[in-house]
Amino acid sequence: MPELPEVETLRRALTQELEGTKLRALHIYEPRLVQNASERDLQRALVGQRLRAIGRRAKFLLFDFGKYTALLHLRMTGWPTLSPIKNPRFVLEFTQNKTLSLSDTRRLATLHLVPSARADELPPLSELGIEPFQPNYTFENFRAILQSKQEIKKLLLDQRKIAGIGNIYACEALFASKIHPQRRAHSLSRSEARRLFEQIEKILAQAIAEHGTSVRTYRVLTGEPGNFQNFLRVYDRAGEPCVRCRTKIVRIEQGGRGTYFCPKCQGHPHPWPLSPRGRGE
DNA sequence: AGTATAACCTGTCTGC
DNA sequence: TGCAGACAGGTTATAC
Repeated sequence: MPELPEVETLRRALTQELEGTKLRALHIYEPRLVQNASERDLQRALVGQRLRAIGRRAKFLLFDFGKYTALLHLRMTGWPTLSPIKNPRFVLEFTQNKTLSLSDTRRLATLHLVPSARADELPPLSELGIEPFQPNYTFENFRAILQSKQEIKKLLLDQRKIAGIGNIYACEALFASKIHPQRRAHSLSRSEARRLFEQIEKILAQAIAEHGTSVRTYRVLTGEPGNFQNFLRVYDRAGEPCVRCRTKIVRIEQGGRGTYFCPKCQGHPHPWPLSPRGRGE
């Protein structure tokens, strides 16, 4: 469920509540959760350690316990909460009477244990591409990624190329940039690429300011919904009139994911009608 | 390299 | 009410 803004919202709330406490106990109830260690490995590495900081890399939450860091990916339905819940996938007991539980209906969430000093060099973080708001998110790097035959929407979802964007914000950024989701990435003009590059950060920043998007199951740590669903212009709006031109928003499928867009404002999948003599721009 | 499909899971909503 | 089918904010393995 969560993309970069939702994970960042959770990170800030978790930091407020947990930073500086010590881990007293750790229980894993979902065997598939932990990808590269056993429950005992985790306990030996983390129990008794102080939670130094809670960071974020793309859609991963990073629980830094000093020597080791636990990487939590929420996938579709993962949701950390400080309240008691039924069927938690893990329970972390901290000092100051704080308990962190993971709710995850679809059981797709993952947890990795890595040495903190080398976290960025090891999978899964080493696989991630450039990331909005990081120093490597430059227009030059962004344009290099666009040198691909991939449809632009699919490329935006490829975490190895650009990390942190998911289905909602990919649709919204393309709408804001007036780019058709089926355009081949390399066919974007320099000015189109520039618009998209800027709209991605602008929309993600707005979404963070609004505490993320609650369409279905995502909730802020407290259980409150976010607010950005009130600002969505195409996502989940198939059949509704476009806010710019009143044309009906269309839903198509790309790579097994729903894509929402305005067939008028966002132009044609091929920027120029195929003429006998090649491409424009 | 790109594409397409299925797989991992379970819940919710829609339409008949 | 029941039931089938579509769909869901994500990623990955596999086969062409």
